[in-house]
Amino acid sequence: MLSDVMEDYLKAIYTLQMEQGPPVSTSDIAEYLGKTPPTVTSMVGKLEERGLVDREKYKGVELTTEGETVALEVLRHHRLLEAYLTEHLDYSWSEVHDEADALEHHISEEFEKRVAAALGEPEVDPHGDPIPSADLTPPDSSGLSALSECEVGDHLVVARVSDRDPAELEYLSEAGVTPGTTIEVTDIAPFGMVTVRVGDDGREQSLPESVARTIRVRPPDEPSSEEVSPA
Amino acid sequence: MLSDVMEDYLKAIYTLQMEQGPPVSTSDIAEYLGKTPPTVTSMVGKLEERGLVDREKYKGVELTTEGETVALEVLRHHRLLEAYLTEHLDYSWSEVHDEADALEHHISEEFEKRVAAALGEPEVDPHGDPIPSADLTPPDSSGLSALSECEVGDHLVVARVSDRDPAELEYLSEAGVTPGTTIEVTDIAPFGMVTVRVGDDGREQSLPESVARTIRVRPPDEPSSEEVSPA
DNA sequence: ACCACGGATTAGATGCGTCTAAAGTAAAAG
DNA sequence: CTTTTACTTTAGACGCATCTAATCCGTGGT
Repeated sequence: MLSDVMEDYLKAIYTLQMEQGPPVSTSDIAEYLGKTPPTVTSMVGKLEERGLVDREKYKGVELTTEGETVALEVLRHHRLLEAYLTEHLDYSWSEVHDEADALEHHISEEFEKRVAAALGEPEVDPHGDPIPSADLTPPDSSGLSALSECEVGDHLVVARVSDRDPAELEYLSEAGVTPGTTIEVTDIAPFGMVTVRVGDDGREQSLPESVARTIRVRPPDEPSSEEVSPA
Repeated sequence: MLSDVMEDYLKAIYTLQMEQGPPVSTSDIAEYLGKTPPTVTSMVGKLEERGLVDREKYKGVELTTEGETVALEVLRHHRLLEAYLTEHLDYSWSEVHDEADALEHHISEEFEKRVAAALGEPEVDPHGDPIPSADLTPPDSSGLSALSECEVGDHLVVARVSDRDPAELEYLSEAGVTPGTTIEVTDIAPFGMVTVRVGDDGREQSLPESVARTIRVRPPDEPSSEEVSPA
């Protein structure tokens, strides 16, 4: 029996591990969750007692296999909910995150199953984030790079965007930068600003480095298995 | 900012007030929620401080207008969820209660609005319980009587059944006793057992008094405004 | 090597929701 | 009118998640 809060910590640690690799620092977790560092230290201690994380004092923390499984379960709930709200309840791309955060801890396995079925067992959510499979094996998101690492002239397909900031999502949606869209990098300013030509209508759009860093892209074409359609 | 737990207490008090009228006793609340009486006393004190209930020590408790509004909001969530799960996620009649209990505290106003829209602003849930309207005015369920109070020969339409016990619901569903069904009382045993002829197929079904007491019925026909269809 | 500084941990407190055990009260029964 | 009984409340404790204030590493600069 894990509390909602513990699930949130595990999800946070998982996400931070994906972004920066383990070990994850106390203050990064605190920052991510909006808690103070002592609070995190105390919570991490409890997670360690339960065998959900490995920890080295003053160093950092890393999920155990068991902890990762819990994180993936929560993430599966979260992303299925995002997909369901978008597809069946007419939510827009940028509205779903908070609702999914609130609900993810409270749905039953039965609910999870029925939502997944209603959606046709999807593999990505509306932001392009992979939905962990029902058996909770870690999804593989290799083959993607950050838009901020690309070069002028690159032709790319948007694969994932961060779902954390609704305002940013609103902006990207407006700009047409959505999972599945093809873009071309037309300019990179010295301070990291990336300019891209978007999709078919040839619009140009400049994105600050902070945003470009959160956008994952893949090479275009080479007939791949799944295709993502924008909201 | 009310906690989930406080919402549960208000919902419980509302329900008990509907069943037995105010005031509601500490031990009834404790029984209903599966808590100990001291726990209830303590919680009721906090609700009183916030102006959600009126209380007379050693007597009992009653919702204020404000407390009733909160209870109706939670009940609206609960019953909309029950209806949605039944209609759109293929849940059966008897499965929805626990899921709705878990989710009712965590959905946003936006979610409530969209679910209500997806259902076409329904007025009753699958068990026949009235769904409070969006403006949270108390629903009126006069004109209904308990099946246990009826007499041999009465022709009746099932209006509501209790949603609390899945096993009982399973049994009633099996028996064909669902909201909207027409029944005729054919026998009443001295210890309260009621026998009814159900619907068109003329099956006879005996119901213990404890069950008959939770079934609400109304007179048939007289062309009424809304009609309820069984799950 | 030393020391200073940034980040991490311990110490100690708070509010919530819960419990058990003990004390109190009200109403029915004698 | 007194006593019993059933129910309610007070007292005191606990675990969780959180905070602030104080202390404690460990590492990079001199």
